[in-house]
Amino acid sequence: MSVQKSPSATKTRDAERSRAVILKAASEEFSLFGLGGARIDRIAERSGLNKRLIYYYFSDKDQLFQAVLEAAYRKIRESERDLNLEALKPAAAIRKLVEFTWNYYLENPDFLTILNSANLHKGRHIQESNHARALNSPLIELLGEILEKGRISGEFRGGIDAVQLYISIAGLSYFYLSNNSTLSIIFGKGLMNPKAKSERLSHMCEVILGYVLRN
Amino acid sequence: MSVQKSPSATKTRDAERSRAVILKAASEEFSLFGLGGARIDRIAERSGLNKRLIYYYFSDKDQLFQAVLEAAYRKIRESERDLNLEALKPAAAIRKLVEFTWNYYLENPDFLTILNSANLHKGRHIQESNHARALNSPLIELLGEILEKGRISGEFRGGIDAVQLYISIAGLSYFYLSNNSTLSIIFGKGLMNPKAKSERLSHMCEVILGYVLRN
DNA sequence: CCTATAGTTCACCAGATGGTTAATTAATTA
DNA sequence: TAATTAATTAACCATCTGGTGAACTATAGG
Repeated sequence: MSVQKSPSATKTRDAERSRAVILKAASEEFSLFGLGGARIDRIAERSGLNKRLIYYYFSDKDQLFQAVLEAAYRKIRESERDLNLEALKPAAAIRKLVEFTWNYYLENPDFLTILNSANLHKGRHIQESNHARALNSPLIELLGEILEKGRISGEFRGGIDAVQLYISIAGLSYFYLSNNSTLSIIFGKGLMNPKAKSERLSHMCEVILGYVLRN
Repeated sequence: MSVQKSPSATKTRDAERSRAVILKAASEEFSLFGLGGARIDRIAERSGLNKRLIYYYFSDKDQLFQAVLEAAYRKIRESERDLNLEALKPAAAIRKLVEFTWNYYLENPDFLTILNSANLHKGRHIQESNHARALNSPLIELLGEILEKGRISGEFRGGIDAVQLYISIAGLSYFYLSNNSTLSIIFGKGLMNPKAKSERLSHMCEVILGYVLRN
């Protein structure tokens, strides 16, 4: 029977740890340079592990990217699951979803750039990932229920499509953050300072709630 | 004195034509593979011109990308200029802006991917382009005037920031189209068929007008 | 303690890649 | 028409890149 080592005893070899370290380094590299601009040698350096290990665990660059993408999806889906919107009143739930989306993107900028790369490649990495494809956002059903509850109570207007609304909520944050560099330059002002960020969040809440609420 | 040739007389050599052909080929290539994934040799093939010419006219890959970006901005700004929103009533003007944005992105998918690449590189190509930086959207001032007109007439709510609204209008279309591949897969339905597209446009108009209109 | 194997390292490679040198030819000007 | 200049081409190159073969070693199980 295998003896459980004390958690602090650091092994010199550990497959899971190496996989995770590579995945993290790859995520940074892909996020920084895109799929085409990312360099395997740099991922190796970044991780402090031998390049050969990357191929040992992930076969090739595309499958490595796919693994990074899967991990990114898994992570956001987990965060979404912890949201507990069902406990809130409809309007509060929608507001919380807007805030969550904004904060998640803000705290995980890599997610945005990696998703951009995935889309540049026509989503073929998700398409080929049985795992990621199954990671259909459970939020959509929940959002549908929230919209229905709000409609019945008379707070919300009727006929709102959950997918459309979800995409709109995501899009309002996504575009602002993903295109922040060019927008800041074109508009000649820093869109990432604290004041600008808080104004953006207020604005988005007003837009989404202004739309959803019957009044 | 130089004699003006008849326009139909195709010269074997023509600097401006070559520049334009290269720019177009480069735009396609960058749009398809991103800055890092784009290949100079492929741009040469695509254009049917010798690779050396690319360096002759554009010095290096980054400056070529910069030129592509400048051209893309110039083009959308020209289209915006032709919009003539000032002639319309406030609500109609806002709706037209939403529709224009949607249609422009739809008809110029390269614009989205090139802008994504520009942002991946922290906007340094725009930053370094005196030309593109000066291409500040004239739409912002106009949008501000429209909002003010609507507020005075009582149609619109007050306190709407033109930049925020512009970013929101752009974001709603941009995210849907730029991330269309992954969204279509995740939601398990074609987001680009005619019905889906028309539903998206309706939804966006409802969101924006629902927010802007006092009611 | 020995053995099998999973994990790791090192040295290497063929082809691709951005970029250049220098010659060549079409168009323009005098 | 000759000379000058601008546009174009072909061949080339150093370096980089994704990927691999094979040797080596820490660890777990017997």
